[in-house]
Amino acid sequence: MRANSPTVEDVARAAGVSTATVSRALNLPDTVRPALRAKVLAAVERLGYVAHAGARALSLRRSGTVGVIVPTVDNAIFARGLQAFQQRMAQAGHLVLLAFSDYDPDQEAAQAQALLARGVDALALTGLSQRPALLARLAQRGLPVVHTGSFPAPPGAACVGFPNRAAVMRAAQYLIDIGHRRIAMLAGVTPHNDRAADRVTGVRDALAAAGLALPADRLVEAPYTLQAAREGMARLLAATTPPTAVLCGNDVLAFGALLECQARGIQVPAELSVVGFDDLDMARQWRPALTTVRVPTETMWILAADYLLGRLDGSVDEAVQREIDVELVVRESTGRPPRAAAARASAPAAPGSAPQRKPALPTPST
Amino acid sequence: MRANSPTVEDVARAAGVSTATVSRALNLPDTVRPALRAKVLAAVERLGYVAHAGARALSLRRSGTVGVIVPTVDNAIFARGLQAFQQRMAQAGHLVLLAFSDYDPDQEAAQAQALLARGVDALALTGLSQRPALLARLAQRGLPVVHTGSFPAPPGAACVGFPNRAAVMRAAQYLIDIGHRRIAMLAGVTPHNDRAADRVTGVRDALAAAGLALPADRLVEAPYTLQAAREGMARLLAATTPPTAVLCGNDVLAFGALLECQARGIQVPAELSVVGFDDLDMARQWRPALTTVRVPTETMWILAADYLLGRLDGSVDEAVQREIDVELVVRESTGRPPRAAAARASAPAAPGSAPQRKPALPTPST
DNA sequence: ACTCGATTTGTAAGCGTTTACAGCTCATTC
DNA sequence: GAATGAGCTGTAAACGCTTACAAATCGAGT
Repeated sequence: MRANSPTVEDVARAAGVSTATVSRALNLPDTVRPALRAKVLAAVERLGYVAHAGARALSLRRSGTVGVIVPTVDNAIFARGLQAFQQRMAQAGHLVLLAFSDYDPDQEAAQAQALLARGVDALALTGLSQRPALLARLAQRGLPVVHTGSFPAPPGAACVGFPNRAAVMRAAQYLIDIGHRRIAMLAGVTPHNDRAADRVTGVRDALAAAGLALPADRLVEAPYTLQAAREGMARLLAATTPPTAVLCGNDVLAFGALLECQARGIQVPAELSVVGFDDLDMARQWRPALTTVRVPTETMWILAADYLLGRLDGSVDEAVQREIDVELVVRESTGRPPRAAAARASAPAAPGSAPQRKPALPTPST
Repeated sequence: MRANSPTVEDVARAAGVSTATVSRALNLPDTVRPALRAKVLAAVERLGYVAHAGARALSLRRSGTVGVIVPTVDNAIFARGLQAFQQRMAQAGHLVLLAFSDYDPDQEAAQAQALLARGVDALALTGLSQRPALLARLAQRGLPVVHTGSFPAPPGAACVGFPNRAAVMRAAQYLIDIGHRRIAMLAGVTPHNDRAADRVTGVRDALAAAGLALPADRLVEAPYTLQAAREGMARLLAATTPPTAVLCGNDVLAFGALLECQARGIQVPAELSVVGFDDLDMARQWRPALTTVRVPTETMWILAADYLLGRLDGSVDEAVQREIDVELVVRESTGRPPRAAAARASAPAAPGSAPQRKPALPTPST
């Protein structure tokens, strides 16, 4: 492989100095006189010397490498986050070892183990659904770890994220406010996914607070693919009393829902409202533009990177839980329920507490 | 960091054996008697021992790590490829160090340098537009390298890809065959991107072969974003004699083009045909479903991984250039040019060599 | 010119693994 | 029962880098 890579010794010989001086010229340039430093750097350049990372890690007791595990990068939300994270880390001189969990805690644990063995200095994880055994091992090792996309995290854990339940409740409340009563949810797969589960809880709780229910035939879980989303949407539409609005676990599911509507000739939002979650690029461009919850993914991952960097350079010395703001972005895919549906909507269980006023429709934003 | 991680010495002491035996029990289990092996493994388990990767890399002279540089992961085509690559490597016991070039050869060289310094055993790159200095350094170090997405590569280089020019020529020829004469290209940014450049060449050559030209106002370059694509498309449509068909540098550009058409009320394919490149998931789901060139990305990256693994385990000992098949997938976004346009289409320069027959429209596939 | 202190440089000891080599054990054979 | 050799195990030497400590050098003050 690195068959004949020059070593620090080769450089020292070539520059006529000791290995210590070479190392210092490279790592603490100020501590070596300019004349010598120049000779060393010239030799380095001439030989194409690059310090052996393994030896360096061995000596320094850190690898200059951080690990990140995301479920997949097929979903643009993780792709963007991962990219932002990598760039922040690269900028700070750290390389990123990448692994995927595929939404499976066992695979996640296995990958994390591999990253650990490879000596990552820190680790970024997605969500909170890790195997306890994994978290225990990480804690035991004292490895800086951050969880992204969820907030809050259990005591002692660090996270950068937002409360998924509350975020989706806001979206649900908006649908309720504009008059929807038959609201369905096209959710992600909830087992082993705290975020997907919290979003379902959010819908359920918001509906319950308005005296509404989320019966079994108004809740479908689907993997995050367009095809699965369309099939899930088809199931929701097949209910005896179909919903007038569908909250989706993320934008991919929402796009699938919109495609299914398009295929069936269902007008959105005239006949049916659709809400997404994430605010991917495509959400703004789609026609009808998607009403969704905007998540500042790049910011989130950059903050996660900053936290880890802080732990690494000692400027941060305890777990921090950071909440980032998400907001509902109302666009064109939502509107008042159709007349007929509104007419035969069952009255809320607690009429007094759920006023029937129909607020003015918010104007679509960009 | 790894404050109190147990070392091989700790394990040896705990198991009452030498460090050599511990190492052997872990790496060459067959060479140590079952009784001892069990004691060692028990100690390993009890202490939670994990070999220090740096020390291992130092001793073994390889890191168990491979690098990959893609332009971005924002484009689903790279996201999928990267994921397939990582999974294949993980399966083979190698971890993946990730870096992005952002379509910039300087950044690519810098990132590659960082990966090199981190001691990757092999490197996967995108395309052929690397800085010569970088390629020289890689060659000098004897690092196994593979280029993906392009074919062929210069002599001595390894690649897994396809001829972009020929692939796009097939698509252009299809448009010509069904009667289009005013064909435009919405290209990617060609400087520093051999694939984007080859695709432009492909269109130009196919048109030239049919006696058609690609005037300046029928060629627009745009970054791979929906927004930029829409703006580029707007420019193409603003030409004095607008095109009847637009070939796009990739599917993202094609989606942008379709969105712009939708915004302007232009019927696709009745008034305008649009062709993409890559065949993302969304291409099949979109309405009208996108005619595009299917690239088996996962396969491509897995083959690239396999090549590198072959170099690493010695089963392959020279650069291999591998061509993968791409095919035109005709769906709903293309059709015959509108009557009016066909009528006033300028006759081909070489009428004899470019027969005017209009072949039957291929039926849309999945 | 000489001393002293500050700065720069060199020597050598780790850092945690793997593995060549030597030494040991133990079953087998004469 | 001793010799033989196969199979295990242990000792110690790398692997390439950083850095504590010691040594050398330099500049300035007397």
